[in-house]
Amino acid sequence: MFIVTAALPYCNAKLHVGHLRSTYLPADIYARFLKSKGYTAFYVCGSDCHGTPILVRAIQEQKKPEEIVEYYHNIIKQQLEDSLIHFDIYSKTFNPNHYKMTQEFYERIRKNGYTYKEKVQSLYCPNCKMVLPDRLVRGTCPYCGAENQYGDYCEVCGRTYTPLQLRNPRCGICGNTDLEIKELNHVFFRLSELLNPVKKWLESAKVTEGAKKYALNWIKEGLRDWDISRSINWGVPIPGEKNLVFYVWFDAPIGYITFTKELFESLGKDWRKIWIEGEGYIVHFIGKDIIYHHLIFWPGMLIAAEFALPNEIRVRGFATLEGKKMSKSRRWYILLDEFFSFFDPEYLRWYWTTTTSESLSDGDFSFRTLEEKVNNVLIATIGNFIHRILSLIKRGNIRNGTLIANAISKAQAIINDTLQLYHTNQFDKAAEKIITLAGFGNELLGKTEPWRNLSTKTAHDVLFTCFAFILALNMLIDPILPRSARRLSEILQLEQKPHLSDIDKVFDSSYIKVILEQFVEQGKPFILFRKISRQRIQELLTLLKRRAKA
RNA sequence: AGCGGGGUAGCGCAGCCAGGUCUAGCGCGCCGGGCUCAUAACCCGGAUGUCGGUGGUUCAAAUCCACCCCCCGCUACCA
Repeated sequence: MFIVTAALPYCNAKLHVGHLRSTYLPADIYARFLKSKGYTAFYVCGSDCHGTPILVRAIQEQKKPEEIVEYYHNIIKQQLEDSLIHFDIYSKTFNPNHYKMTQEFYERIRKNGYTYKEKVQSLYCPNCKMVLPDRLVRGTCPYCGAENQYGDYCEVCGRTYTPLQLRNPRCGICGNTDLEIKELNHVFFRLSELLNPVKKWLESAKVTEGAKKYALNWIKEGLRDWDISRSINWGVPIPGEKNLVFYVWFDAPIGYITFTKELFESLGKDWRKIWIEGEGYIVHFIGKDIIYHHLIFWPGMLIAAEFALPNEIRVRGFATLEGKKMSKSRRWYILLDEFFSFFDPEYLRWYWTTTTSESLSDGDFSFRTLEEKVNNVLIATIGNFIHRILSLIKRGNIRNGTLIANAISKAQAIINDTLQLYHTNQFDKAAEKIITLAGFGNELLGKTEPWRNLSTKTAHDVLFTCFAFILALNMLIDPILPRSARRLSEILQLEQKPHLSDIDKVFDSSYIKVILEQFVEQGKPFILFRKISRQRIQELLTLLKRRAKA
């Protein structure tokens, strides 16, 4: 049984096109592939609702954090749905089930002796009545003297320090310079003691190549204990501690467990089988920004709590937009809903699938390439192949034929490769193979030219064989283009979308014949994909550039 | 500064870990021809590269080693 997760979206902003690339899309493709292959698989996700950024935003907008979370949770959920991301559950961490799960998880690691308390000095802003997290203190770097730096890290010289070392500290929210020092109890997680088991797991785990090196290198110098508490009034309360909540990075990944539990309870299944007894196969999809959390902290937490460890962690890089880094402050980005108001979500899915490999490298989103990938590859090769075959079949009233043996064996090889590539998370290469299959069909047509005389045996055999290719394509494109796959099966008059578990039937003549006859009787060729117009691209691009300049 | 990733035709990439099958492939674009069933789509053919630089190992290097240059990213309380 597979549990596929995608990193939890942080609930204080809308998602942009890049979010799909690194995380939600690959996980979706993988989950859809597994299900289509006949495996039991669940795609689990939800909003990450805690942490200081949400609290700060609430303060700035004079709202409650609950309101911010509610607002963005609904938006993000909708955005992902519109991206044709199909979760088996999309929940959120601001949720009694999650509070309970996090606290129970904590109890387990506490009982196992992996926590301790220690006093920590922090800056307090009397004006905001708030203990300030490091990132909410601004001041002068104690080393290089650069002004307006964070409380923990200088962007100019790259050195780290504590907020108490910072010169002329001021509150990052209200600017107050009259800060007090408070000594407070914090809860620490003995991560340092977990160095060896974490390392051992990491070395053997199935993790994206670069990410593993990255994490192993990072722990080479050992691990420090981890402060898992914060003195703010937004988050999961720590049992037995007054005025302390869990640091968001402690509670967020536990969301994977909470959400599995919520889903499983609705299905009458036991979540413990997966997360405690280790009978499932857990795959996390994440962006490269949270490698440490998922490859080090999270396994450490799981080991300390005696929970099951993930089996695979798949990491992908970020997206740039027309060659430039996306940035909120520079207003250079495209939100998912903005893209969808211009173009079909499947075009974005196709774009990222064909341009993204499983690696830490970033990828660019460019409209020129989008046009190319959609118009000249997806449509010209696959869409056009399907359309011309169906048109010829309809016109020639082709109802049967014989499969061309050597063409079939070649197609079978391509299909096997595609399945293998899906399985190993190489979706870009899987898409390439799918293109190859359609290309091979086109080649066959070019050589045999069945349109010259549709009543010949060759014409019948070629079209019969190509029709089998279309059935295969219908199954193969489904994980990437689920909506088009559905539409294609409707065109073919199939009662339901075919599954990859039935892929062998595709080359069974009697099976093909039934579907072919059905199609010739009742179906008609239909344009599956519409081309992207250059004018629409221009319009959206103009919009983005105008916003960036404003 | 340290660490990670990367530098291969106009653009995007594969190959490198297990050196020869690479007189370096693929997609898009480009040029020429064909076809007309098809969404001006499709088929066939072609051109374009000192594989970041220098040196080394080897019978043989895009692939291994050393040094250097350039780009991107990260560096535990920002998710």
